[in-house]
Amino acid sequence: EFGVHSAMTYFEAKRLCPEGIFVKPDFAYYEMMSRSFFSFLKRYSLLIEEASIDEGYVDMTEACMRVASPKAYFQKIMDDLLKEIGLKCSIGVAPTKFLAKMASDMKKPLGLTFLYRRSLNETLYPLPIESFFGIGKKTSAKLMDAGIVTIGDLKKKVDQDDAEIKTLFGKYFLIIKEEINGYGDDFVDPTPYDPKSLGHSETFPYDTNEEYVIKNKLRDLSMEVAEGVKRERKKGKTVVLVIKDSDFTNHNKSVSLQEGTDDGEIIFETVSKLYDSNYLGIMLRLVGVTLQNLYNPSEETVQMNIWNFEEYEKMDKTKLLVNELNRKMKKPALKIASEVNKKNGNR
DNA sequence: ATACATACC
DNA sequence: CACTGGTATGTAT
Repeated sequence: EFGVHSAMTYFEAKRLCPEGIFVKPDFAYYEMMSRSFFSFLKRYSLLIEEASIDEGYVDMTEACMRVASPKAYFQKIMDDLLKEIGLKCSIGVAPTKFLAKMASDMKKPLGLTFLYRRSLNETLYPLPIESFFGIGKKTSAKLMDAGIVTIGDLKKKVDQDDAEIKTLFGKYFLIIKEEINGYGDDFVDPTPYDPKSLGHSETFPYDTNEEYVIKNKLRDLSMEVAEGVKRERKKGKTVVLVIKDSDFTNHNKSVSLQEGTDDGEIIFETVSKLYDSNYLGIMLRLVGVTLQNLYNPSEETVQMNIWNFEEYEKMDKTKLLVNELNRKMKKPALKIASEVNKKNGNR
């Protein structure tokens, strides 16, 4: 009625509909509902991959073999989720995660879509290129310039190993070639979320170059980042100062520490120096602090010295061998099998 | 190691 | 001209 839609900022929506009721976001509530949602899914399969706060991939191979009508079964799951938890969802069923994601986006909300390899000509290939999961605004604009309008157009080019398309996609090319033909990644990875970076940023109410305003914000953000990594029981080696200037241009300055940290003071002092030496006096719209290269301190490889020699003698021989190899390779290339349990962790 | 671009929710 | 905040990953240097 007023032209307000999803993904619109508060300010735009307020301008279009000043009398609207505006509700503050409540991330803790979303996380609570997210946990309910994933617990609900566990009834149907234990093989679940949390793709985001409100999306997941579930391997339903077994469940489907048990039931007479998979369609009715999935419909009941959707109905039950609404009845019991009060959440509306859409379900896509397909032989790969990519096709399932594409299927789930075809009808929503409360849509149930099955996608079959044999019918991709009629279902997937007519869709506009920008609906391809993984191809965003920038890439679809480039593809449109090359005359590629639909997913089917892209399939044709990709199957011909078109040189232009190959360079555009880089190392994604082969993945896209598989996905677009209905093959590729069909393994649901249930390992828990394991962040590799963690940060916070905030837009100022007005652009500012006042040092005390900016430093105060950097201090607060640094403390929040420190809290976050401590909650994850991690440390991080690289501190990043994120800024957006008054032209909406983003800049990053980062520095890697000798030792990983989870200490707010150290993070603040580090971004503070980065700010002093790069942006002093410049009008800023946003500042942010991010900690990258997160790792579990317990898995830190130890450089042997005379002080830990005695402990070293007592340690498990296999662990020592792994640690030694990793130290020599300057990165944790190997792990004890029992410690390999976190998604995307160093393997 | 650093800087930046792109994509997603 | 322009949406924000958070994270992942690829490319270039």
